[in-house]
Amino acid sequence: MSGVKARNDKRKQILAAATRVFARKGFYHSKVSEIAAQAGVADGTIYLYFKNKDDLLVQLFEDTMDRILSGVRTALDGCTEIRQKIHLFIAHHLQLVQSDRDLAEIITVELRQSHKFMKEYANPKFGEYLQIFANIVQEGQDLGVIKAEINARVVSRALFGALNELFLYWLMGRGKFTLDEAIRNIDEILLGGLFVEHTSPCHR
Amino acid sequence: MSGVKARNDKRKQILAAATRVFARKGFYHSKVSEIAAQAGVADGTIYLYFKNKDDLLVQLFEDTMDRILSGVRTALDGCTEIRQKIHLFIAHHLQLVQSDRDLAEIITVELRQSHKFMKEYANPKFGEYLQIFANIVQEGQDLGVIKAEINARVVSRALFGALNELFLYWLMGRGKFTLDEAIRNIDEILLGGLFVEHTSPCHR
Amino acid sequence: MSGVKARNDKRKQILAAATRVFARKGFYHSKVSEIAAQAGVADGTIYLYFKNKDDLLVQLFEDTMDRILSGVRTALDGCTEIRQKIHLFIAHHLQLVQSDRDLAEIITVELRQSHKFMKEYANPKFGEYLQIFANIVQEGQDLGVIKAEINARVVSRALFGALNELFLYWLMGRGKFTLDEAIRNIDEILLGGLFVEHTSPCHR
Amino acid sequence: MSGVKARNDKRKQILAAATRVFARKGFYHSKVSEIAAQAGVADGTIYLYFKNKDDLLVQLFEDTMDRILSGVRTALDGCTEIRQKIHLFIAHHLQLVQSDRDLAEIITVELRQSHKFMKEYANPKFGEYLQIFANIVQEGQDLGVIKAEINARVVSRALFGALNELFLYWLMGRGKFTLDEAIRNIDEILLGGLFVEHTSPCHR
DNA sequence: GATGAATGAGCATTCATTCAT
DNA sequence: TATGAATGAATGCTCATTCAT
Repeated sequence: MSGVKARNDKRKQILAAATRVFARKGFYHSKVSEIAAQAGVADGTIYLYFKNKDDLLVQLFEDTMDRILSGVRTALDGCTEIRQKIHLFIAHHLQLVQSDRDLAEIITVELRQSHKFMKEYANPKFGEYLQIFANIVQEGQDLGVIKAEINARVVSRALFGALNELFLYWLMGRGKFTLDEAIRNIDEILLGGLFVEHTSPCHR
Repeated sequence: MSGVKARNDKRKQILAAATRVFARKGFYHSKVSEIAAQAGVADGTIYLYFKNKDDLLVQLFEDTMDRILSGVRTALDGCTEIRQKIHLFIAHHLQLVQSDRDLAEIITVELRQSHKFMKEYANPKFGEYLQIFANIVQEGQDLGVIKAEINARVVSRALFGALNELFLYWLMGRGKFTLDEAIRNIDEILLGGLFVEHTSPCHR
Repeated sequence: MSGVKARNDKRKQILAAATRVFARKGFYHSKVSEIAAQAGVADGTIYLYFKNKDDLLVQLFEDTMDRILSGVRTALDGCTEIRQKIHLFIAHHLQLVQSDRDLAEIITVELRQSHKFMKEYANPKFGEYLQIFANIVQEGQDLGVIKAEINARVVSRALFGALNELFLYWLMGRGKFTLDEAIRNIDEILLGGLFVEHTSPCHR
Repeated sequence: MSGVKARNDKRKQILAAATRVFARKGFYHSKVSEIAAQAGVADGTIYLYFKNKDDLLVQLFEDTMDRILSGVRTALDGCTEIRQKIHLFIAHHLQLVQSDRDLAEIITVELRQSHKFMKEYANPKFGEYLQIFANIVQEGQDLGVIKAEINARVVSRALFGALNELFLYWLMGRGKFTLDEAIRNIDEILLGGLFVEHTSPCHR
């Protein structure tokens, strides 16, 4: 048992080191030897736990998605109101990236680097994550609360892109706004659109 | 005159080749010699027009932004209605990326790769592009058409992220939707939010 | 222990290969890959022991100077007579360059190539070597054996230049003389000048 | 006629530029394009006057040697006394290198760089230069003024090496002596050796 | 399992030289 | 003659990966 635990510890150590290094230097400018040094292991040791440098990024991503998935499920647990669910999903996402910047930067920026990931890597866990939001939307549509003409998958993608970009902007310190303000804005738009008045039947 | 023209032609040739190669292989997996071969010039010739490989990406981006900026300005020219302006901006963006996939992929994916670009490269033209949308929102707020509590910069960033992500999704062929459908969805949400009913005074 | 020894062995192997290659082709025409091949190691291995190609030359020089310094000190050890010391210094120098032509050629010719060496590299060990001769001259002056109007540093530089040039001439096979003959000539001149008669008081 | 003159002017311009650049950067770090720029001509123009970069150094050297040879011959012209001739030769050499440092640096340092020069280039004019000194020594021997056991060629080589090294030392600013002091020291030694007393017959 | 010395494929960049104008 | 844009061969160095210990 302790062997398995020790193995897991070392794997975590390496992933933690990789997170730090990838976030600071970017995937292509990170050296395996630097990750090894940061993790306090020999270069060769990394290859006992990971197939190669790419695998380090894949596993980093999958581990993270696991945590994110269980986190968002817990957050949504017990919530029944659709509007509330949507708010929680958004808030959870931004709190998440805020709580671990290194990790967030990798998910947001570095992951797009390797063609392995964007073109060859199917990325089922990311799909699962988006599906959670899509399911909320679908549920809302089934309940008649959300407009039927909305495509749930399109909206979840769009939402993810919006949140991601906002985080990136905030991360670079160029966006002069808080993530709380970002949440409020996104909530507001999803709730009632951009405009003050709308051509709803009640107006006539 | 022909010297200047020839010079410009060769520069364009190289940028076109770089676009193709970067889009297919990704920046870090693209070899300068392959770009040179594609452009029909010698390796060394590239360095007569560009400082280095990175510069190729920067100039590619700047050239493209110039075209995008003038394109969107032309598209918006003569349009006065705020809702219409917003629609045009969105439609223009998606038509643009649709019309040149290689270019779009670079702008969307590859540009985020180099730390040079994301961390050190200030990227004023991209800011200008977003500012166009932010200005429309601001104008709408001044006219009282758009909600005052919306932060124009946050919304323009979020919109860009949403459009970008949708394009990426569509590009990978995994999104089973057309870009037209994407436009409709985004329009719809911005116009009236996600929900069928809203807590507008008229309903009670 | 064996690790340290192995490390030292490999370093020596590489330096020996570098000596051979530099001597035959000259520093600027020597390829790192050729040195690696001669040393029976991979190209990259060289960079585990040396910072870069220049460093190879610097360390080659410093290692050699260490050996030369201890050699000449040993040779002079126990010798008290000034004339004898001077003779030993000269003889030692020429025997040295004669015993390892490759090394001698590098010290003599190649070292002057890189501006790093001539302009930026302070070269303290070479100074130490010359100082040994300067000290002998100084000692002779203190004892009243050597002319007081002689500048010890000027003479040691001049002597070094003379010996060096003679070696070079001999090396190229154009000088039709032996190094022994060279020693005799230099000795003779230092001892009593070029001329048969001198304006010494005893002549009148 | 003017064509020939113009041609000669441009050739001189280029050689002057090469002198400056070679002296400052060293032969291998000098770029043909920089020499062209300094000379105010196009890169290609250099190849109308010189076979290649090496040829630039060869011709630079040969032109210089021509001037040096006629200079030293003029200096010695009319002088009959052997001791005086030797003094003049030495003084002329050091005045020469002092008067044009760039040129002197090339002759002294850069010329040794290219294996072309040291190993393949016979360098007859340099031999001629040394021969002038050797002839003086020979003449002295024939007159019975200079020791018969001296090898004239060895001595002239040695003298050249000594003067060269002194100049180099002085050039680098590390030798805290004037070239005049250097001349006095060399003169003194050649005249009467290093030592105060010698085992000349008169002493017993 | 762990190490880290050794490997060697891979590649951006330089620059002497050419040649069409 | 003169130009200078174009060439493309040449090479130092990096770093992911391996494997003997």
